[in-house]
Amino acid sequence: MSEAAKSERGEQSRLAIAAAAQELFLERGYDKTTMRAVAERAGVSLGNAYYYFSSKEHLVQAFYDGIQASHAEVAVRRLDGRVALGDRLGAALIAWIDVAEPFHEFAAQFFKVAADPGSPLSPFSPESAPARDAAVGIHRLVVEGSDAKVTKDVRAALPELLWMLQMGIVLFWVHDQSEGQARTRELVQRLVPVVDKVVKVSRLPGVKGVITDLIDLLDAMRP
Amino acid sequence: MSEAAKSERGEQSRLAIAAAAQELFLERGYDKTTMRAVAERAGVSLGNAYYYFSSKEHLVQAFYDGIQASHAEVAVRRLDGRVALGDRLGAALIAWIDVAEPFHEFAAQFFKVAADPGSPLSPFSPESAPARDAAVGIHRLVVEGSDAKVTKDVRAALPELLWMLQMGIVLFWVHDQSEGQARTRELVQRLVPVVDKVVKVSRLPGVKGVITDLIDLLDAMRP
DNA sequence: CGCGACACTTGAACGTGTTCAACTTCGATG
DNA sequence: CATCGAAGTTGAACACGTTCAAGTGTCGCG
Repeated sequence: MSEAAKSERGEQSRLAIAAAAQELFLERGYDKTTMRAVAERAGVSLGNAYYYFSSKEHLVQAFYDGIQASHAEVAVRRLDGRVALGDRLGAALIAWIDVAEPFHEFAAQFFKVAADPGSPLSPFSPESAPARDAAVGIHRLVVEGSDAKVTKDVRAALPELLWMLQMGIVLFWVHDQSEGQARTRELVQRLVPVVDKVVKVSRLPGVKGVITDLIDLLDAMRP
Repeated sequence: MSEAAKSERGEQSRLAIAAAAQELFLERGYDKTTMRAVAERAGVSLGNAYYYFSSKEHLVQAFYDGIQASHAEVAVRRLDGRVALGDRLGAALIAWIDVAEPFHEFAAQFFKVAADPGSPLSPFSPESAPARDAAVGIHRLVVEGSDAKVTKDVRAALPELLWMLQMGIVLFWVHDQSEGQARTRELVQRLVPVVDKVVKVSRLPGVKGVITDLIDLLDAMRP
């Protein structure tokens, strides 16, 4: 009757395995979490874990999605009442850092997994398309809810550009060993006004051409 | 007598292992090259390979350095006679793609290793500082040999900014499955004029402030 | 020559992610 | 009810990166 319930038993196993994996990742980090330990905590056999998740990497996807969902929720809440683009962007980026903070330590460990072009966790992989679209969507919210005066094409391209900016910030964040990722927070605080200025300046006669070139480039290079 | 010759036999083993590894990486890629196969081709035991290279990752470092050196050489040669900044930047970037092309297939495989923040191969690691400095140095050459009219602070910051741009291009390149990395080449061809325009525009009244902000930010966030 | 120190070398052993052929459940169908 | 097939489950087995205690060669010094 319900659309996605293949079987009662099956879904329970899948959930138990995913839950066990997330617990262990938090407790020990990615590298020290073995598939055998995941299977044992989930109360299933080793082979069974592979029946539901075709690799250890796939077990991380749930985490990925979880952070994504939390970020969306927190960001939307914090966006409320803000109208300046810089304000909104800063709120969204800081929201991500807040949401991701508990996972910073072991995030570094599976960052390498995400960086593998062949991995399903790569932000550019087909499997990650939904998560990527959702992330871009947050920035679309940031842009569309703002009072920034920009041309239509800039407004259309900005969400994706901001998502790329966020990828860069994540890269910085992964390498940031400061307490509470203070340095990344400082980076965001200082970077946001610059973005704001760039957007403001984007309509200037000499600048407009550069911006449209860049947007055309982005469109042309999209796969 | 000579400074670095600990022993004849030892150095021969080290070289044999490094050579065998590079051959096998080229033949089969990183993942399919086993330490056992490396040891066998080098004519040493498995344990011996670990006596000289403490991990499989360390065997890649030689490749890294080799590409770096070749790039520097080729880039310097192609830079000769070019004066326009865009020209020079394009030449340097295309030189890198040319040099790296033979390794594209398996470069993707150890890109994940380089992306690991804890790995010595990470472009941000202390161990990579020499390679990083050399890479920035190429872009310093690009900038300083050009006739671009820019303020002193921009000229000083530009090499590092261009290096970051190159890191982005490498990221694109790694994911680029087109023949001969044609798409990355197109990206470079189209991106370079945009960079040129940005630099030209950087002295405009409304833009200058944004640029100095960005440079200050870069300085403040450097570790 | 004898001997100790040290660079070098070895392969067995460990723990890991992953695969697979065999087994068990269980609901639907005749 | 009996049977069949698909979904679910199992643990042994494999190949790999890595470690390590034990061995071998070699050089210098007494």
